[in-house]
Amino acid sequence: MPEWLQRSFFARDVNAVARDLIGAKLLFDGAGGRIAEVEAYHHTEPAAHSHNGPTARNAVMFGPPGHAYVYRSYGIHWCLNFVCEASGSASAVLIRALEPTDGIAAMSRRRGTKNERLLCSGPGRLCQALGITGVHNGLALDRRPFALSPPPVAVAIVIGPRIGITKAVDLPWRYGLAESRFLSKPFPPPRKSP
DNA sequence: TGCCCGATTAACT
DNA sequence: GTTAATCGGGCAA
Repeated sequence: MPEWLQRSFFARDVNAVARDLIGAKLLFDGAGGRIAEVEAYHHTEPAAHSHNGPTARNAVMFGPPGHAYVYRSYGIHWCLNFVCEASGSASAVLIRALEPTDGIAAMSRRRGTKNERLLCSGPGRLCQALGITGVHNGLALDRRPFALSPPPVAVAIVIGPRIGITKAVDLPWRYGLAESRFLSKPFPPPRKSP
């Protein structure tokens, strides 16, 4: 795996980056936790915002890897992505859940709840807890206010289909920390072939 | 220009 | 289980 905190980490296949992010620590202004759930998106599949080409909203996805793509979801929430691969590949990893470890008081205040399980379990909740909004769209991930550090130990990973989409629903591009209480939804149990 | 829908969440019944 | 909140993109006219 390429060195952490270097842009080369993100300049790889978006699914490889997504898998390697599970268990890593993400902090924003000192608040955050272990990444527990992510999804990969690529312009070649129709669920991606970049599928129909660049617009004002998704421009960052078409830029260089190692930057934050932040967009508004349902007109209400913000969602955080990490741009991957090469400039123009328009691929990104959606950060869907964290296990809170740092700055829990600040995150609880921004979220308006003390329930730790609901602080960062879901892409909208996570951005609200960390204080991430559209003004942070395009920021580099290798300097403040972002801080990423690698998983301290190898982690068990579960894989399944992505959530909340209607296109390309069968691609198993969702990655989670096995057994975590902080997943936004459980992963479906493995199935034997019929 | 107008209309529909979405990488969501919380507050309902 | 259902629904409202709310805005940018895509597409039809």
